[in-house]
Amino acid sequence: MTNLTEPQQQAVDHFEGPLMVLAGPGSGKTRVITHRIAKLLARGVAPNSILALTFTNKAAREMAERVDSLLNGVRVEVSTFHRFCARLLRRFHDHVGLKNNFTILDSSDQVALVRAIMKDVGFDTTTHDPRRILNRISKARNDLITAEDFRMQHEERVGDLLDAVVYEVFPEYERLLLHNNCVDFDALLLHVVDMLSGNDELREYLDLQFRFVLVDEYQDTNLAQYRIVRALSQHCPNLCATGDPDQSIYGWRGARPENIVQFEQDFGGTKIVSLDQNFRSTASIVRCADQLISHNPRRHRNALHTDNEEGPPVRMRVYSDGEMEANEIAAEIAELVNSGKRKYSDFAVFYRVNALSRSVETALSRHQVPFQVASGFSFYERAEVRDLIGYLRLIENSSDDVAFVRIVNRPARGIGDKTVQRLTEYARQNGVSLLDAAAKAADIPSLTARSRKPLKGFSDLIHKLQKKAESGNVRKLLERLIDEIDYFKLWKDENDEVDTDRKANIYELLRAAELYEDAQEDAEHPPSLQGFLELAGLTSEADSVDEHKGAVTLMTMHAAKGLEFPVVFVLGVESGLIPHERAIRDGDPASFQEERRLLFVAVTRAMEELNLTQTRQRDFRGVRRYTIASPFIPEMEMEVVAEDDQPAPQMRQPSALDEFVIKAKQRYQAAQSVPTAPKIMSAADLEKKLAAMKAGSAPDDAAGAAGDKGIEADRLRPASFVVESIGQMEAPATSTDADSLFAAGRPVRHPRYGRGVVLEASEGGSRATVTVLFEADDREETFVTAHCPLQPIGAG
DNA sequence: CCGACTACTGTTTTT
DNA sequence: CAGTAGTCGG
Repeated sequence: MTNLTEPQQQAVDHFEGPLMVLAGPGSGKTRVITHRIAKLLARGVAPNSILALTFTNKAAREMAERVDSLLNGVRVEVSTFHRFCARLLRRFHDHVGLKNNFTILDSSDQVALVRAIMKDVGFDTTTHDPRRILNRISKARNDLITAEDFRMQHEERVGDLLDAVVYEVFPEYERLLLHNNCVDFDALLLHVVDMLSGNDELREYLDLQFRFVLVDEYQDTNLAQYRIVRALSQHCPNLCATGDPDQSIYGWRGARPENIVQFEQDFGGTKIVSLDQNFRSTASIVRCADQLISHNPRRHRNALHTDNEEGPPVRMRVYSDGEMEANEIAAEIAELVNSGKRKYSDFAVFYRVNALSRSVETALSRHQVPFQVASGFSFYERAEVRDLIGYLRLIENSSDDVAFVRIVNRPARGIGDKTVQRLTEYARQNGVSLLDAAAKAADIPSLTARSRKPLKGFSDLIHKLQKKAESGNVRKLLERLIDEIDYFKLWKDENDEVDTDRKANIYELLRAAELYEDAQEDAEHPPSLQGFLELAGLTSEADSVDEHKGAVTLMTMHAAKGLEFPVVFVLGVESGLIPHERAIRDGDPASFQEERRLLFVAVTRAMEELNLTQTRQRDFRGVRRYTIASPFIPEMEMEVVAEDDQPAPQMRQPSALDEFVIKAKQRYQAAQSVPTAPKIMSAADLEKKLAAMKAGSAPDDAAGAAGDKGIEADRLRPASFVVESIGQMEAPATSTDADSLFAAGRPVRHPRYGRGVVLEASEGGSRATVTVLFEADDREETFVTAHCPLQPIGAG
């Protein structure tokens, strides 16, 4: 395609004033953006007054490259939101109370910090998962709810048990971040929002500097990002947003697709261009995708269409289990490549959850097929890498107590928990950082005699390395560091796979430092420790995916957005996976629809061939369970093939499911309006309540369990309602419950599967698992074994 | 204070 | 199943 279509051309030609490009999948969006930038430049707009914002580094890089190839040598600022904010904060740090050398916390540091605060305030970190606390905090912050806002809101009505913890932890978390001269991902954005809203002079300065702002994947912006973009487009409202509400898949992390509507309201006279012609996929794939997404209620989008050829039909294949599924896929890829029909890089395998990648990896290795995994676990998150990064962070930012705690005893140098505790106490009383406190170890009476020397030694080491760091040569600094702490010695076993692996990672880190320095050579900023840390903190594994690497690509459906491959496999199209169990359980139709969009995104990555797969049984957390086909399957026109010798399964009719969603919605809304008590529980009350619940039933199943147990339901917001679930039953949790309520042979009822009989009930710790035989309504001759929330019926 | 062992719990998705 | 928080003996 060399010529632009009419609507594409319109978007490119639009000059000043707000522009919204609604771009369906494969409609040439990136091309429009890059051409538009080129056109702006041709019109005499200075390159440095253009700012393009993306969500991922990969998208940023790609866009920059394409602009560069269109007009070689021209540098336009293309950056991710987070990186852009980091850079602004370096320049204007004093507006928000940071120092210029602030460091970026990674996600496990965030958890560590929350955990530390919880312990400090007196919450038990085993009854409340710090990650969930952090999640809530993050959610609130995404909506620009400050710690004070949160507290005020919760003076007025009771949240659930977690909120009571958040209530205490949230303010402290923010305070400590600032105190440590640290930011987390959210804070990066929030500080910029504060900065721009609190200082109109600065806002206007930046507004005028970035006269033309482009935002990609606009449907994924959260409130903070929206505010930033808007603040930069007041005086010069030349904002161009591209997005697709049908590809909004980040609601869970605060994305607001409604920002699209908001945009039109906030900016008068917005020009709207809609791109609906798909240039990527065959007609059968486009049709399939359109059928799927048309099941979502939509407001202002046209149907997708294409002039491409029909292509082979979309296929759904059914395998007996996950192993077979992975093996057959691997075998097919191997065969198509060996016969010369395809190359490895033509293929991509998508899945809903990272856990599913393993079976495919194993199978591909067995068939000697090269592959790359865009895993959720980033290189920079491996323990050994994070240790070294922790050192670097402390070297750069002496106040980074989180980093200090992480590395002070790694490798072990005789500084245990107790010592760190005493040190923290001292540091707090004297208002100094842990590193400063360590330097003064000799003068701290509470310390034991034998902990003083290693502490002093540690602080001396850091100071020494800080001097070394001034040169800006990160690789040399790293080498010196590794040498000083004799880091390789920790993993010296040549025969141990883990050890060699870790060593390799360390070498890779050294290599990354080298690459960074090379890349910085001709950039405007010289290489620095700060720059390297920023790179490490804001880079994810998905960024390293290279479509032309000559390998099959494995990734989650989320990570797949924005990419395209000739042949796509989508694994595990099963109820509970896609839609994910949690999306079903929370009963909110919005979550269910987001799952549908997610599948839509996955499906529209395929250019020529699309294969969906499903199994009859799948192993999950060590348990083999029967599956149920995804309710999305009957929504699409495709060929269903059973690859084992069983008959193809019958698909559930969507109408029945829709009814379920409607009912769920009603129940969900009913749950929202449950009256709540006026006061938040105190920490002491909370612990009491918890103890009571531990003895009676599990805390999170507030509605059903609490009601049954006579716990005042009005003090707890019912957390979950089950539409259908094939997950494990997580409540009631004591052996008494499991034994008496779910004794073998006991008749039970499930909201969807109807009557069944208990096969066995087992409990371990706070978990009870009940296995029930149901006569499933949609598979007449098969029995489905399900673990699910149940209501005992009849007498015991 | 350290390391080895046990018990328990559960990531859906990510900048 | 697998990763880890927590416990216990040295």
